Amino acid sequence: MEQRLAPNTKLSESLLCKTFGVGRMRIRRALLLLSSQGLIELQSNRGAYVACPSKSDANDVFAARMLIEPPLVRNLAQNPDVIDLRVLVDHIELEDAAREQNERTEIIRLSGEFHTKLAQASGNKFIFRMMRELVTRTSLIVGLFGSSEDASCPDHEHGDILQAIQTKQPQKAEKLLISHLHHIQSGLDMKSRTEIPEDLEAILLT
Amino acid sequence: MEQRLAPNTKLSESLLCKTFGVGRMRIRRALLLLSSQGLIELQSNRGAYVACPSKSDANDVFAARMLIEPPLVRNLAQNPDVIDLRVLVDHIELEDAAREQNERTEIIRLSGEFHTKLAQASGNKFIFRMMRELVTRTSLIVGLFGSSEDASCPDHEHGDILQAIQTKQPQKAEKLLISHLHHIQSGLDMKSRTEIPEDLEAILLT
DNA sequence: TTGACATAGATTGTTAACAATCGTGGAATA
DNA sequence: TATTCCACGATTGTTAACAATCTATGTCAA
Repeated sequence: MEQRLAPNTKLSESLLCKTFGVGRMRIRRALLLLSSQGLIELQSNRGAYVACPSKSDANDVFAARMLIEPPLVRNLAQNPDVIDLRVLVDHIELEDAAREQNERTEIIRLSGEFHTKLAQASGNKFIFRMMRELVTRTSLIVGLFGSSEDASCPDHEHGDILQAIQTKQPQKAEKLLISHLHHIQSGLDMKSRTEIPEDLEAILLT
Repeated sequence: MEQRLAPNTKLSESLLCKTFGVGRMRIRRALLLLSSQGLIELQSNRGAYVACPSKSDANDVFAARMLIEPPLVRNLAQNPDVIDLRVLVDHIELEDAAREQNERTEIIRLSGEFHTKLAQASGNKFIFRMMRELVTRTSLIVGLFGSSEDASCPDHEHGDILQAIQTKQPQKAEKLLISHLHHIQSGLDMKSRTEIPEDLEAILLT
């Protein structure tokens, strides 16, 4: 979620056991769950590797988000009274604070979390779950194909969307979100630069 | 998926081991995955139970489907050339055949599978996965709240939707699908009749 | 020098025994 | 008779040893 682990990084059981001070069973459970969410890939007798989405995967993820998020945001803006906007307002503040202090991983995490919280605000458990999966996948994709600059830092766009929701402007909110997603997607260059996995243990312990 | 296991049925590890002739590890892996999909619930130190969706869950599932499926079908109908309609056509035939021979579990399974295949036809891996989860959940819900009659047997509605797609009528297809979902949902009476779990082992082996 | 092969080490997959927890039934008491 | 407590059995959770598989290194031959 924070793009600290590069795709194709091997996650060996023994290392994870040592790092987290946990038995192998726990690790294997966790790996199985992560693989069921598509964040890692379990290769038989070879181990677990951080998922490396293809270009086709990337397109599919954005297509799926384009299908779900616009009507979702529209619905939110249609009756913003019943939902808890406070969480979202607070979140925007957190994002701003992280941006000011230039905390890269924090910015990335919060940037994705905004969309998750948007889905959570709908009050629909399943939409929330779906969104969470799509957002984490998006994070992987941006880490892989993203232009290293501010691709994941859409500045004030999140705030604008929230404002449109608060002021009951469904169409504007939907439009803003669509262009926001397009922004993110067009920021990708689709040249799968296979970055070399790094030290690891230190990364995990951060 | 075939509604052969009633909600709240306990799935004990030892029984599953004996029934399928498999070690406990495999069973536990399977149970963990099923729980991650929300089909069963893992209670700590108590075991696995077939999920028992609440009314709120039921509403959420249908709301999520209402959000996703209409635009999905619309997209399919907009350019039905690029997709493989043959699979869907064959499927309708299977449904008809099962209905003729009155094979209850088969009808239920195929009835859900139609929607899954609709999502598969989109070619989008993630939409397919989301749809599959929603459909299986719907199956549980219909089994719980469904009027025991033909709630899950919408007769020719699937065929109509497919035809609208084939003849490039996006709006009609979308409209048909919406009313189809409403049909299913309105067929529920929302009185959580907690049916008593049955013999089990025999059911599993079928 | 390169290629194939074999062996050794490391890693994952599986099994079985052990520990911990929970539900049930019975006994004792009010 | 009803209720509480204790103990037993059953079931789940965990651990550790074992088996199977893969990767890598080194040797031998062409």
